[in-house]
Amino acid sequence: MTPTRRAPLADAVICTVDVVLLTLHQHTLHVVLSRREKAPNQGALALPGGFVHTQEDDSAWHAAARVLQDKAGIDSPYLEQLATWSGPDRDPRGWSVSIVYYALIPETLVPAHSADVQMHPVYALPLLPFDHGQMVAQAIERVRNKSQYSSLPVYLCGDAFTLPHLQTVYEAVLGEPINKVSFRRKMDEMDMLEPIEGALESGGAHRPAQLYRLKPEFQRSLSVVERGINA
Amino acid sequence: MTPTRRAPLADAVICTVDVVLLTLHQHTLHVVLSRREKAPNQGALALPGGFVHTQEDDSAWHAAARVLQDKAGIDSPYLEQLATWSGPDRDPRGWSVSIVYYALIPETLVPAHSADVQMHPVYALPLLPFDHGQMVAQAIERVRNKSQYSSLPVYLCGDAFTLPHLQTVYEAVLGEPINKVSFRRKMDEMDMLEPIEGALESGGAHRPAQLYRLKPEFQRSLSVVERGINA
DNA sequence: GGAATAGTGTCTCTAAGACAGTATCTA
DNA sequence: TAGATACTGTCTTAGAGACACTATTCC
Repeated sequence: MTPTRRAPLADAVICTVDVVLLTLHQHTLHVVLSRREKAPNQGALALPGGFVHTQEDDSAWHAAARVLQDKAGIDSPYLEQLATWSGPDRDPRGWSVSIVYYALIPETLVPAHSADVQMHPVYALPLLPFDHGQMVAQAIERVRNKSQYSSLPVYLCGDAFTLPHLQTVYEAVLGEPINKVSFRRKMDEMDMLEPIEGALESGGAHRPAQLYRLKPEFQRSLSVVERGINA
Repeated sequence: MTPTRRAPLADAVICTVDVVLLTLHQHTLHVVLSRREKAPNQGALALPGGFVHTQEDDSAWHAAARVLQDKAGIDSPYLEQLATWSGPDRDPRGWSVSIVYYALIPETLVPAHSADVQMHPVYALPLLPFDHGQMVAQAIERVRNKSQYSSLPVYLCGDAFTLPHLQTVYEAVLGEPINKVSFRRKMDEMDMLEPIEGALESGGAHRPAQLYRLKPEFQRSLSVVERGINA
């Protein structure tokens, strides 16, 4: 063998995280985009993301939580890994890896619309840089799948909500109407809600609805049922 | 601000792939482990894995396929990303990322038992280095979930198999017996199998079973049903 | 009281599970 | 023919959907 300089331990790889931050606005799923401060694609709307900081981040999850805090001022109660994108061409700076997370938050927590942070409906997105379009599509798919058999959509609601409202949230996520009786049977089976004693949501010329909240044990974990909500 | 040397584009991160290679042996899920050739944990049995090679790999998926070929001589028809593990402490060499894939192959394709490549039952594994134990556990969970409503387990069978055999494969993966009539109804609904004309599996003192094969369009993609196999 | 939505009781219908029957092989 | 397993027909049962009824509010 020809003597060569010892190769480095590993090839240099650019390691970033991106976050698909989802919320519900006007009965439609929206994704929160932020304007890129640096090249490449400086000035473009994109998923909030950034480099992993090896000095401060304990994991990619922590990096994603930090990015969410820095770019949108949000401390999301639900932040789950989606998948990892990688390859030599996705970022012009070189062979790169992006570990992608997704988060769900109620509309009330979304920062006010500005030039730098905007909410866009997921089915009418501007053209996104890198492979961010794929990431959003896969996040939607994951959320729709999980919503079929879990309490995931409650993260799109605030602290107190009514069953009719929660049903519209599920319907918006799943994209189809749900039978009212079946829906209530499922919520009962999930056993994750408790009525807020004496709290009703009035406001219309009709019977007011009972307000519910998540049982404490489900604040940051999902309730799951074996057979999904058959929508 | 004090003048400092310009930080590099990104902090150095070690980027590897690992593969959870699963197969069925004696009606039990087994994972194929290979002996580590290099430090750290040199000589230990671990998931086959290695660095991403930025010069030759087009993506982490390609790196995983290459690792599978190099360490076990296998070209798996199904190789899917599981998740990514990361952090400063999981590898003593520094802040590291491992993009983990899982693959399913029939027992006939597993390399012969040797000192360097071994098959171990997933519920009685040796202590694995790094966070490989977590990776295997999560792969099992993923496979069991997907098997409830898809054709995933057929990747554990060879090219031709009988329905009774396929049912035992599903039962081994799911860990519970399945109703025979329901199972056949589901296989029919999945519409992924075709009988091999005139090919029967004889061998016992009883009626021989029809041999089936995957329809070509499902050779490398899954068939999925809405409502799972209710085991 | 009328209109509107919340919440519930109950029937129908679909699909999963149980069970028993027929089919086809070896010894 | 006996015994074993493959395959199928059909009844039972669990659970999702449809529908209608009652409840409670504002006007």
